[in-house]
Amino acid sequence: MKPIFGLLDGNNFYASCERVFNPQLEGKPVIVLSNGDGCVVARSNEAKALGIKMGQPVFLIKDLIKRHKVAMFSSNFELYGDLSRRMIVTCAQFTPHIEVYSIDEAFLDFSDCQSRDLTMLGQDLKQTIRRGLGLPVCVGFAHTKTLAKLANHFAKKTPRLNGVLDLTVVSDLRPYLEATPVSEIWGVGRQYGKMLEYYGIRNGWQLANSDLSFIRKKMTIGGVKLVKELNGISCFDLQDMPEPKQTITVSRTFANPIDDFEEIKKAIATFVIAGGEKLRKQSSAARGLSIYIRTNPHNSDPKVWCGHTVNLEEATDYTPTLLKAASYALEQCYRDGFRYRKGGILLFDLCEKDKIQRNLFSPAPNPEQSALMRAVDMLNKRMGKETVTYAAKGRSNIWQPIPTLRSPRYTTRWAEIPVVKAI
DNA sequence: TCTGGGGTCCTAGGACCC
DNA sequence: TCTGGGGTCCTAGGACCC
Repeated sequence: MKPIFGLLDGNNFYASCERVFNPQLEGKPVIVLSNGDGCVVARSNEAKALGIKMGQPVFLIKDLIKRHKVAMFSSNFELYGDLSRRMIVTCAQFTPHIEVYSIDEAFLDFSDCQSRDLTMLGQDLKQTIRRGLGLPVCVGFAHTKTLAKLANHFAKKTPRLNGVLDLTVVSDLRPYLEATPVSEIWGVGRQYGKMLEYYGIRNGWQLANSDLSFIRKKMTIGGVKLVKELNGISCFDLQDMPEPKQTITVSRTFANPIDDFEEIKKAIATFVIAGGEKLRKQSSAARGLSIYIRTNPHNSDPKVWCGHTVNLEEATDYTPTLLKAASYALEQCYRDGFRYRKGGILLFDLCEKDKIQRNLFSPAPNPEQSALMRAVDMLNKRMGKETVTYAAKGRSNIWQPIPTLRSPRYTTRWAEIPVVKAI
């Protein structure tokens, strides 16, 4: 019995989230910007039709935006994250086996539905999400994840399919594969795409029928699995239970270049605090911490990158210890006299919190530290972000961009809940 | 003037061990 | 003086994904 994978994908997810509470935007071009409003990270179909590209710097398309009255939003991750969570909850009505692949995508296991009409099932799922959340989605079904991706791709771009395509009932996949440029296959990026084209492999069908030893040599084992998946042999399983992350990073571009050590220190502290929260959320502890800062690589400023890594004696999830290490690291690598534009931290060498390898000479673990972290995390969860925080991050943060174009966080803040007015 | 953020996997090569 | 084979661990770098 072959497995059956469904891939559910939100259409233009961030842009669609903006429309949920702002229906006047239906049919109009909408774009969502990156942190700091620097570049475009999501586009409605109308915006795509205007030629606005993913990742395009906003300043390059200012005229276009003005001329076509493109609705423009700062990113509102609280809203998108919450709607994404609700989308997954809705999927759970259809199958308990869900792999949350990204904020707008999930793989669903329907192997138990061998004899069901999957097209109808997909339509039901799609309409349930549309009715319940106001979000448009597409669903693709196939016997492998890679083909489910492909099915979703066609479901999205072929109006006749009405958002759902079941490839498990298609006996000849050739037309679908042949119509797909090789670099649009999941797992083939720009570099591999160029290489394959050089060798005459231009579409999915040619890739599916290419020589495995050649693929092994050029694209390593991952490429071999990819080709098998295109031939209907499943190599990538559904990952129900997400593994804890092996590294945690937090980084940001600053609103303006900063040449002040104290301000940079506050920014780094803010990243460490956020990283510590992520760490504890997955019940991990970190043995390694790196920090870095860099200047703007896009302008004529001198290209400077400074970083430093600290290996802690013992893995920890205690934010004050991480803050101390980060502060030390920054002092080690900071170079005076440059305008830094971005900074970040990396937590690595993670282990499970309750399996920390202890040092013979280290003092006994302090239960008060764990209790303190638990209390802080709980307060911030229940009473709102930063109800309790650390002095190290400072009170004013000149590095933090102000999201002037952000829509209200309708579903996660009482003060921003939508108001219905009687006329 | 103005260009995002956060991850994963795989391999090659060097150091080191027996 | 010359000569072998097998293994592990670590890191850097390159590819990919959203």
